[in-house]
Formats: sequence, structure tokens, C-alpha cells
Amino acid sequence: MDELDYHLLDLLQREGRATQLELSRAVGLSQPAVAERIRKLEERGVITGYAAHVDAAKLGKDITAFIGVSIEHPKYFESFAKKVLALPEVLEAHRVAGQDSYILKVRTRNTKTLDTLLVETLRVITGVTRTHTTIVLTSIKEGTHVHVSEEELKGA
Amino acid sequence: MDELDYHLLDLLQREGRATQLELSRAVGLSQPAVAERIRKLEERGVITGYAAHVDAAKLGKDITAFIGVSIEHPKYFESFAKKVLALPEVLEAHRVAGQDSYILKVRTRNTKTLDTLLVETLRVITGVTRTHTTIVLTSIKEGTHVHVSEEELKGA
DNA sequence: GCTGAAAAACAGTAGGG
DNA sequence: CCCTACTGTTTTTCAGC
Repeated sequence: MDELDYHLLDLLQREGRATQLELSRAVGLSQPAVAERIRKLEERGVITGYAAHVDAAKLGKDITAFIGVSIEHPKYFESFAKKVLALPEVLEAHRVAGQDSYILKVRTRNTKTLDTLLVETLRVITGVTRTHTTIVLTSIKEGTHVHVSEEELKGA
Repeated sequence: MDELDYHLLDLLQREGRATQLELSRAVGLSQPAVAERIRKLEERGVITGYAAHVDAAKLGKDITAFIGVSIEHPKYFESFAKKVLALPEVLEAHRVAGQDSYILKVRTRNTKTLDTLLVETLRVITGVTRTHTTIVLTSIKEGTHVHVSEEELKGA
């Protein structure tokens, strides 16, 4: 992992369908060298995949919300996780330190479907004692771009 | 937007570098028909872009956290948003309804860099009165995949 | 790591229903 | 809106350096 790898990762996070020729020009390597580096980054699991990003609002998914979920005992963590994984409305699910046991990020069609998700799906899961919902009004920034630089990782 | 478009969106969200030939076989169209549909989806802004996804932990970014930020008056919203946009550690920034004014999702190298971000960068921004940080222990699910189906959008 | 070249796979265009 | 056929790129995989 040198500066060139970081540069490639940066470029590919911005433009996941950039061609190897474009990338090679940007980083100053030959095209086969770029192909080789990308292959290795994928192999080592640094690059986990590629995804098209979609405008949820254009698909009628207007509501984004964060839901804090309290669970009464750790023994219910696993079954909760399993159920939540199966819900398409849940974009992210994190176990967290603090008052809540989990934080979910969800995207639903409207407030009605959010309500349904809360009362009919989440609150009835075994072990869930409380949910606390925060509705997003506007998203200023919504990316997955992980910033990396050689400088930052000195001695890592 | 018909069922075929939804199917293509679903596939491209899972595998952003799927070839048109692969997609065409999956949805039962010819390759040029798929190319045309994808072009239109991009044109209309339904597909906003493509990105490589990266394993942050493999890059030494071990800490994910959600930060609720309270701002004393709406007049500071814009300047706050502008400053936050420039911070590479901030993956997401949402203005929200409720106690907090904003929720940020951040990714940092360790707890020390998180602390620095909090006290030296965020809390000193004009208008910020309070921050409330929730550290992620494990992420069960972390995706951007927006679920879509014809059925769900009946009458939309 | 590079260049250069070949083969295979892919994306984009054209003509026609 | 879709098809097939064709053309130009891109990717992949080799040499030899």
C-alpha cells in the first residue's frame, strides 16, 4: 500500500466505473500496472465491491430516519440482528455504545410506512423495549468515501 | 420506469461493474436495450453515480461514530453545513428534526482522532452548543442499497 | 515496474421491425 | 421500445526488457 494505491482508491471511490486507462493517466502508471494494483486491492479485500448509487427520492423513498433501538438483554442481540438484516428498509444497522443498543438508518416511502416499520416490525421483535426515531429533514452530505493518505497513516 | 428498470437498479446497486451482457441475460433483454435503459436512468438522475466501496478498517479507520450536533440558532445552519462538507472524516451530514440540529456520521482513525475532531473542529464552529457522540461497536449492515419494486410504488 | 501486442470481452452505433 | 449486426474500446494476458 503506497501513495499510488491510496490515489487509486480515492479515484475509484469517486468514480467507480473509471477505465484503467483514465486511472493510469491520473496516477502516472501504465494501464497494466493499474489493472494489477486494482486486482490486488480487490483480492486483499480493501475494495469490497462496486455499487451504483441511486437517488432514493426519485424512487419514491422520501423519508430517511435514524432509529435508536434499546434491547433489554444482550441475549436478544443476535436474533434482533438477524431480523433487521432481512428488512430492505434498513440501510444500516450498527451496535453502539451508550443508551441505545442499536442505531438503524432506514429509508421508507413516507411517514406512514415509517410508522408501520416502527410499530409493526421493529417494536414487536423480541427484546426490543424502546425505539427513538429521528427524522432527516435534508441530507447535506451522504457518501461512503473514506479519505486516505500516506501522511495520515505514518506508523500505522 | 417499469419492472425491468427496477430490476436493473437492483442489480447495479449490488454489482456496480456488472457488464451490460450480464445484465441483459439477467433481465431478459438484449445488450443494447440494457445500455439504453441505463443511459436513461443516468440521464434522469435516478442513478447518481458509481463508487468503489472500501473496507475502512483495512485502511486504519477503525472508529465509526454518530454525532448529534445542537446549534443555537438556525442562522448558523448554512455556515455549519459548509464547514462540515469540507471535513473528510464526515461521511454523512443530515439536518434532522428533534433535539439535535444535525446528525453526522464520521469515520476516524482512532478515539484520539475522534476526540480531536470533536473538540478542536466541531465544537469550535460558530453556533454549536452541544455534541452528543455515539460510538459504533460493530456494524451489522452498512449499505446504500435502496429497495425498489413495482408493487410498492403502485399509484406513486 | 515498463512497453508493445494479441485475443477476448465489452460498449456504443446503425439499420430495421 | 426492442432486435441483430457491426464497429471501436477496454480489459486481459502475454511476451521481452
